[in-house]
Amino acid sequence: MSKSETKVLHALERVGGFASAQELHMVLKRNQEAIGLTTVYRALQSLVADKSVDLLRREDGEAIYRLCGDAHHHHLVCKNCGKTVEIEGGVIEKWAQKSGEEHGFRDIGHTAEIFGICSDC
Amino acid sequence: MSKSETKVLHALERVGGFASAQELHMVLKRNQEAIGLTTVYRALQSLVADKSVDLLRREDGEAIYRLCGDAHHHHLVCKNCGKTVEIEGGVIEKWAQKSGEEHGFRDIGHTAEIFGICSDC
DNA sequence: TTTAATGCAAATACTTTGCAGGAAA
DNA sequence: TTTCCTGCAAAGTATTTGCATTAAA
Repeated sequence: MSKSETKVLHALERVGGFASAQELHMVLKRNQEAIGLTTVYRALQSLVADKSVDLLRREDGEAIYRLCGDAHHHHLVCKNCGKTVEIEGGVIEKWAQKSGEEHGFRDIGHTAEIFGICSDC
Repeated sequence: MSKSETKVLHALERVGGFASAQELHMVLKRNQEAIGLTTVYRALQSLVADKSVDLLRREDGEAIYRLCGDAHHHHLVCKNCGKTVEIEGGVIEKWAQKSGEEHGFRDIGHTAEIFGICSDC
């Protein structure tokens, strides 16, 4: 893990929730940990590839990131405030596997996300 | 409803699913229905405001639109050749609705996609 | 020395806005 | 006329890439 990836992870811990690349860059700048915006983007790309962070989208399409455990799960996201709940998705795993097999696919993966307006909004 | 909004709605019907503003613009161009890209964007903005079309996001953040109330389906996509099969997703609808309600969400929607390697690859 | 990491500036892609000409009321 | 609609070109924003420099191994 490169030095910049560590810095970005640390920044993500500090904000403790969602943050865009631009926001993380600002956080790092404010804390003497100045690194280039390009490097923040590249660090985030690796971290997503490593499945160390989750990549989601804000309503306006901007990418937002956050720390993520290894367990595969799905998200229920509030379209308004971004509040996120991790969801158990056993049904989905089975559905994806079964649908893929029925059509002769192998090496089957899937994505699924639920969105709506949470009770506070 | 303006003339361009009608054209865009018509194009959405023709593609029968999701389409980005850029794709809709191309579809319209190919069919002599040439209208400017700006106008497509503006028509889509009104249609979303009117709740005539849904606005979602692709994984890369590009905005995609679909007719509201369109019976929607999911896709099974081959990672290698791009072959796509439309999948019945009744299970998912229920799962999404139920999971959302359990956490007090309303106005619930979802996205789901399956990918893998098809039998020809 | 050889490789990988960094960051600036430029490029890219999607989307919005300014503005002027044209259509409709 | 007055207002709305259209679309080109320019601006805006998030993200990626080219490339030369620097740090690390």
